[in-house]
Formats: sequence, C-alpha cells, structure tokens
Amino acid sequence: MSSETADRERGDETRPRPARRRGGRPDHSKATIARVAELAGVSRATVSRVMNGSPTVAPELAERVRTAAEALNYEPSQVARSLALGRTSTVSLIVPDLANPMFQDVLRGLSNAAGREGHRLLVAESNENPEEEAILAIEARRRSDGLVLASPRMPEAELRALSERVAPLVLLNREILGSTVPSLSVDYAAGIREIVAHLLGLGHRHLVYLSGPAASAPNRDRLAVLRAASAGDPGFELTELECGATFEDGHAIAHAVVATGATAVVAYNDMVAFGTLSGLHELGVPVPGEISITGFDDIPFARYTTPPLTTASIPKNELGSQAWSRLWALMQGEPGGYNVRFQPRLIVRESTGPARPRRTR
Amino acid sequence: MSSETADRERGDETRPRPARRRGGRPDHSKATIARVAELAGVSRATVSRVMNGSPTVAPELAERVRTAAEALNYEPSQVARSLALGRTSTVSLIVPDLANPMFQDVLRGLSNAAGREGHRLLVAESNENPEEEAILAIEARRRSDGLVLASPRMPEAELRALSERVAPLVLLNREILGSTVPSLSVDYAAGIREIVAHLLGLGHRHLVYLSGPAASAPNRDRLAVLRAASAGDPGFELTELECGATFEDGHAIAHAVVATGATAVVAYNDMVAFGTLSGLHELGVPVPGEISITGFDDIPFARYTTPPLTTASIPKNELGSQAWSRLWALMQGEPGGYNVRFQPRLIVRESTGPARPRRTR
DNA sequence: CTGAAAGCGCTAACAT
DNA sequence: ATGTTAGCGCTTTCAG
Repeated sequence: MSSETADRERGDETRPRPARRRGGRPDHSKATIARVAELAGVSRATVSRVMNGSPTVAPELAERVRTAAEALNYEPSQVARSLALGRTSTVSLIVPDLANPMFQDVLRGLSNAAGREGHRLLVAESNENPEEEAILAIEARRRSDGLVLASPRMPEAELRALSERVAPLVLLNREILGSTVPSLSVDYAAGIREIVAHLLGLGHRHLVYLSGPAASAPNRDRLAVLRAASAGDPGFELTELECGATFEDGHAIAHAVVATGATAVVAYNDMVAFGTLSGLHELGVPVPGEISITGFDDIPFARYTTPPLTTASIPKNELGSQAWSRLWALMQGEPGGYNVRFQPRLIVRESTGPARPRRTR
Repeated sequence: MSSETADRERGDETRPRPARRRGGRPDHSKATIARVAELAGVSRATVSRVMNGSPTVAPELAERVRTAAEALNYEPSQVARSLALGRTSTVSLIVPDLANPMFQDVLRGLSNAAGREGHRLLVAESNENPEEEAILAIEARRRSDGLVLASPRMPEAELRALSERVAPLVLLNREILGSTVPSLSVDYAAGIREIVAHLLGLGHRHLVYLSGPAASAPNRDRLAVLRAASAGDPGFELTELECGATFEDGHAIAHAVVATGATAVVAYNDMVAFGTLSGLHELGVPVPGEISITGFDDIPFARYTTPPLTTASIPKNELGSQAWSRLWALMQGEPGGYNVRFQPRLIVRESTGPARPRRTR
C-alpha cells in the first residue's frame, strides 16, 4: 500500500532518503521519468517530449518510450510538472455553505467548464464563517492558478486586501468598487422588486420578509429593496423576521409568520420557503388561500412542491461556467471583461394568490 | 493583474525564462524562499525552519525572517513543498453526479473531515459516464495523496485493475471481492427489504419499482431484493419501470405508474419519489389514498413534501467522514479496517397508507 | 532529432 | 543554532 519510502536504485548513494528498504518485494515505487528513460535507453528529455506529444521525436524512439512507460506503469508526477511549468492546471472555489443548492450548482458549472479546459477543481467550504474565508482562500490559491470566491461574507476592506493577494480572482455575488476584479452577480434587488410588484398586484398589503444570513450581501440587497418599497408606500406594511437559509429555519418560523397577521411571505430563498410552506401546512393554514409565499432561486424542487412555488429563477449553472471563462481569461493575462448582473426571472406558480383578509387564529 | 512573467533579478543570466520584463513597475512576482532569505540575511534553510515553526531557531533570527516574509508578501509555494515532501496534502473525490444530494453530502462530509486534518479536496464529476471514471481517477490521483470513488459505475474487472493504480483508495457503495481496498456502503438490500415489508404489511400486493441508473450497483441491489421477494411470494406482484434518478424522471413516469394498476410505488430514491408524487398530484391521484409511495435516502426535503415521504434514511455525511478516516489511515500505512455496511433506517411518514383497491381510470 | 544540464521552490541530512 | 548541499521529478533551452 504505502510505497512512499521505497528505494530507487541509483548510483549516487549520498541521497538523504529517510528510510530505505533493503530487499524483498518487487519495487512498486512510483516510476519516474528517469527510470523510463533508462529502460527505453533514451534521455529524460526525450521521454518528456513523448509524454507531451511533441512531434519532433523519431517514431521508433517514441514507440520504445511508450512501451517502457507502459511496462513501468509510469504516471508523470503532476506536482513536478507543475513546479517546472509554473502552473498547476487547478483552480479553487470557496463557498460559504456546500449544503446550499445554489452553491452546488455553481460548483457543478465551474467544475465542468474548467474540466473541459483540462483543469481541476479544488473546493473548500467556509461554513458561513467570515474569518475562515481569507485563510481558505490563501491556502487554496497556493495550490492552484486561480480562485473563485462565491458570495464571500467578509467585510469589504478585507475582501479588497485579499483580492490582491489571491489574483487571479473572480467574485460571485460581490463586487469591489473601483477594482478590476471581475464580478458576476445576481441582481437580487431586481428580483425582489418583481416579487413585490407581483404580490402587491395581487392585493397584498402586509408582507413578512424571512431574512437570510445577516452577513450575506444578497440578504442585504433584498432587505434594502423591501424597506425602500415599504417606506415609499404607506399602504405597504413590512415585517422583518430573522430566519436563516435552511428548511429547518423556514419550518421553525411558520408559527411566527402566522402571528404577524401578514398575508404574504417573501422568503430569503426556496429552501426557507419550503420549510415555511410545510410549517403552514402543519398548522392548517392554506397556501395560497390564506397566506401567499414566494421563494428565490428556483431550485429544482420548487416545481414539485404542493403547491408549486412562485419564485425568482436565477442562472445558477451559468454563474459557475461564466466564472470559469473570466478566470481563464485572467489566467492568460487577458482582461476579465465587464461585470455582469444576471436578472432573475419571476416564475409565477401556485403558492401565490389574491390577498384575502386573514381570519384571526 | 497578471504578474506571471515578471522578472527576478538574479546574478545568473542563463535562465531559460520565456519572457523577461525590462524595467518599470516594482517587481510583484511571487516572492521565493531565496528572496526572503536574502532580505533577512539568513540561509534558505532557516527561512524554511521558521515557516514550518521549527523551535530550533534563535528568536531574533526568526523575527527577522518573519519581517522579511511579511515585507515581501511571501507565500510558500505548495507545489515546491509537495515535491520536496513527497505529499500534496490533498485528496480527491470522484462522483458520478454532482447534482445528486447524496453525493453532495458525501462531498461535504469528506471535505470537512479532511479539512480538519489540514487536507484539501479535489472534486471531479464523471457525469454518469463509466469510461470517464478511470481517466478522472488517475488524473486526480496524480495531484493528490489519495482517492475516494463514490459509487463508481465501471465494471468490476476495470475497477479492480484501477484500484491498484490509484491506491490509497476508498470505495463508496462498491466492493472489490478479495481485495483490501476499504469499502463503505449502504446496505440498500436491507433498506428495500424493510420498505417491502412495510408495504406488504399495509396490504399492498402489487408494487412498481422505478429503477435508477442501470449501471449503478445500488440499483442492482434494490432490484435483486425486489425480484427475490416477488418470486418467493405468489401474492406479491412486481412491475419494473425504467426511470432514472431525477425529479424529471420521476415526474415523467407518473402516468405509466398509474397505468400499471399497482397500489404502491418503490422509487429508486427520494428525488424520483418527489417527481412521481408531484406527477400523481397533477393527475389527481391521491397519495397515499390511492397509491402509496416510498423513496430512499431521506434527503432533507423528504420531511417537507406533501405528504411527507416514507423513505429509508442513510448516513450520508458519515459516509464522507468515515471515508476520510479510512483514507487517512491508508495514507499513513495503516490498514484500512473492516468494511462496513450502514443499515438504512425506515422512516415512516405519510406517503404510505393501507392498500385500497384501485378504481379504474 | 536527441541529449546535457540548468532550473522550478522547497526540505532535510549533514557538517559546522 | 545555522548554513551547505543534494535532492524531489519534470521541462526546456542550447549544442550537437
């Protein structure tokens, strides 16, 4: 199994290898380019050329090298290669929460896009801990050629400082003003505006907002829009409830939602909306009969709940794949391009309906 | 932004650097240990010792080194380090489908467990393509110290051959008979047995099985149990329907399910079950009034569907974290331990109920 | 077309 | 306690 410390017969006996195996089992240690070269009777340079498909090698030699490599089960060391080439062909992604479907899609999109270009993906999760982010980012960046930071929760100043240490960098759902770090984001404000308009249009006058992680920029965006809308319209009452980002959070808050007397709830995201939906169901409150409810993200489940969820759809996969394009560009020394804000699309399904006066419970 | 090709003033002018900058901007090229050593007026060995917290360095020197490192914004190259140390402190995970919540949890569990031990995670997705798996595995293994293969779809012989090339290796939901490769799996057969017993106990006599990816071992396990149970009990009729593993698959098959006349459906997993649930709902078929339905996995959503889903719960996160323990052991040259099969736990919720004669539609 | 040799940036004997 | 030096395994000039 662990053949790490196995021997390599070399003329030079002064090598400082820690532990040397004496005799015994056949040497299963990793074949190196030197051993292949030796077996094929060529120089290491030639082996290298063959392995990298250089066309300037005599077919006969190439064949011999290939056979030798095969025989030794030769596997070029990516680490040595990276050191020599100065690049790792790996990029990193840092997300606050791997359990969030949104980030899962980003992960997928990024992984696939990078893979098509022969790059691998390193992932790390900060667990919604802003302190961790910078450490993880720096650590990850040391092993890779570029970094994607998804919805970092750290404060602006810190992010700005970090951005210089870890370039090439692409930001998701976060911008650094006056910087050239490419940023891809979802225009949450626009999405919320559509949701509010939809709800107001249905006659709702009292909304509850179930807020997400306080440190999250998307949450602040949503809140700002909601408050502005409410402030500018005397007939629009807004209640804010600290909630979270998970089913459990949404489920646990159902009772409090009912207590507000509101006729519609704007949930931080689809997961929270589901939780609340389920909670209301258990409390016997009909949706949308008595309370309407909206989510955000349009995760796959949203179509399949009962009732199906009205929500704002966002291009989750595209965030990942576009992040790759930007990063790839930066990695070649090209500019990262203009920032973009994806505009969510309102998907009206059956969890929202006309406002009806709430009966007291 | 891209300071890749920046210069390093060195005495030695014979270096084969591709592009050299002449004069101008301050040198933002990555600081190396040599530069830090120079600035601090010590040897590279000392810098190395300081960076790695060796206690045998004079405090005064250590301080000087630290200051120099700070000043140069020195970031030790993990690549060079890996090459010198012979390890990367990285492990890889290959999954068939990143969209599957089951694998997402494995990913999380593994990532967190490995992170606690100072290791990073490389992820790759084979997109349910068995050919890809081996390639990805080998590629990934070259950049990391160990590998976790989650539910590989490749044939036994290939897997066996691969297992030797990529050790240390831990397998999830797959075993190689007579090999020492540690394997962690879910006892799907046992889970299905419980589900069948539950359904039979409710009086159901005709079940439909919505099958998952044909190449998947878990799917074969489920099928084997179902067929055996049906074969051994004349009063138990089984219908098999090719389905898939996603919502969409489950949703699309609802009509076919109704057409079978069965009173209960055993879905490949929770996602399929949801899809079907939703499809039946649209067709106006009451669940569990007319048709009962079971899932598998107990993903977080399962509690929150209407009706909540009867399913078999499996320790998804634990698969990931235990995979780490095994891999970590192997990486230290210790044995990988006994294989384990996690026994699913039947969670009875409201999507299953007593069998009632189906009315014809 | 092939080989020799100098690196890539870091670590760890070994010697001082 | 610190420095010297020989690697880790690969790539890439440069000569031939």
